[in-house]
Amino acid sequence: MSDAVENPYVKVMNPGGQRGGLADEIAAYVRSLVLTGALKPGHKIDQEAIGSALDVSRSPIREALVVLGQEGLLDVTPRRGAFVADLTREDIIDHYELFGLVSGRVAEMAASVFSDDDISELKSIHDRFANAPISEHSKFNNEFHRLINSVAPRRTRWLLGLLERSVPANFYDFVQEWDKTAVHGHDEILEAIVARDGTAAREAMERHLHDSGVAAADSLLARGFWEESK
Amino acid sequence: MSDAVENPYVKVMNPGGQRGGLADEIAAYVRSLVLTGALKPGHKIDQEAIGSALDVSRSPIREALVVLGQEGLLDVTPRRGAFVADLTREDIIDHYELFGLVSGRVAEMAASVFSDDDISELKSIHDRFANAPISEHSKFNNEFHRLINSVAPRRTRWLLGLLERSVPANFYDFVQEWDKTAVHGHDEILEAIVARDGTAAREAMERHLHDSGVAAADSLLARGFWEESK
DNA sequence: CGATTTCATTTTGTATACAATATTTAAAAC
DNA sequence: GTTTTAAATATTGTATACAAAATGAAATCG
Repeated sequence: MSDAVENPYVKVMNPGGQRGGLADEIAAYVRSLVLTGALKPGHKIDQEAIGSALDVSRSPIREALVVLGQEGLLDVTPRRGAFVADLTREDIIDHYELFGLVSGRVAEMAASVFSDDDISELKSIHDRFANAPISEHSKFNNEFHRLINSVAPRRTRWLLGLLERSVPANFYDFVQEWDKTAVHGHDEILEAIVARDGTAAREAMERHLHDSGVAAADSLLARGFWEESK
Repeated sequence: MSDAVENPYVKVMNPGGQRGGLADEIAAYVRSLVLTGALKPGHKIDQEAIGSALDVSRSPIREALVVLGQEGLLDVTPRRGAFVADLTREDIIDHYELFGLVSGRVAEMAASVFSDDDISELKSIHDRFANAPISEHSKFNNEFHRLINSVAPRRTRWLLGLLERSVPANFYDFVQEWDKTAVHGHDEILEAIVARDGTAAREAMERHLHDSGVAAADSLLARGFWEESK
């Protein structure tokens, strides 16, 4: 049966992989559909369609939808099902503002807690980041932030993970000159940490995350997230 | 069969109520078991036992466990099941520190955004809070914070809800003099907002949430959360 | 015609079934 | 007596089944 063509969820699930933890895979998949604009705000999530597209039953699907509901990407209403949350630009900006608030606090800690070795590793990552081809930017970007965030206490790391997951990433293809902006942002953060200036590190991180928020919103816009669905 | 006696999950579920949204109810219930110290860190969640105690099947139970996993109250490992997260005192303190960071930011906004009507309502709530019997403290405490938080943008409110849910509340029975401390904390916040001093409001809110964190950790301690389970 | 009710269809929520994996228990080897 | 191995048991993850509720379409009434 070729209903797959009309089905926005089509994908081959975990080809040849082990069975188990399907829910996480499904959550990751639907999350990416939302964050790339394939599913727009208000779109009703069709459990049956996901099931036949991914060839899984509704049990792990429902667990995945619960996860995305908790992340605020879906509105899950008892007896009515799950819908893509109608995230506005303000929501995205706000989200990144919070992200910045927490990350800024951590950057401030890093500035006073980092060892000299940490600092030179951060420098090294940043160097590679600044020179790498765009295809590898995302990787070094992650390394940069991960190293800084490693000084955060456990619960803070948990929150950072949550805030990171539930929001668009990879702006590079959609936001003009984002690589330049990102490198500049990291530059300022690095400098502040090198100078052991906690306040400057916090402020630089907040600015960087604010910029990221604008980029994230722009990328959603560019991906048609806010366009009518026909 | 009276396995109910050995079963830490026993409860009558939704007596005479409507069927639907069971998962949320179960999540709330297990959450309260964790946060009141009935289930200690490392405790393996027994889906079967919950099922027979609440007389529900494993489907909504599993969805509930996913929710609590997302909140960080349970460690949910594929194929091994769900365990009560081994939250440490540091985690609780850290959590409230984050709570304070976000709440502080919102209090700062409130100080500049509140109308005169808002301020007199806040005063009124605080008055009733300060004079109410302890049994009603929790109610007025919520009203106080809810009014302040109402100025926050949507995503921030979402995060505040998450941070509020996944942590112990109602310290009054377990923490000596907490009512006094709470009233004093609210006093300072109110004063700062009345004075339209955003910075002071933020700082007062951060102090208040810091104190709440200590109280939360103390209440978990008093409830035996960190005692050996025999 | 437009609104409202009734009936058919779809979709959800929960329960149950069953295969796959973990865990525990018992036996065997060292 | 301790460690390994092997069988038995319990528990998880996913699929399927079915009743209850929501949605949509036809029919009825104003």
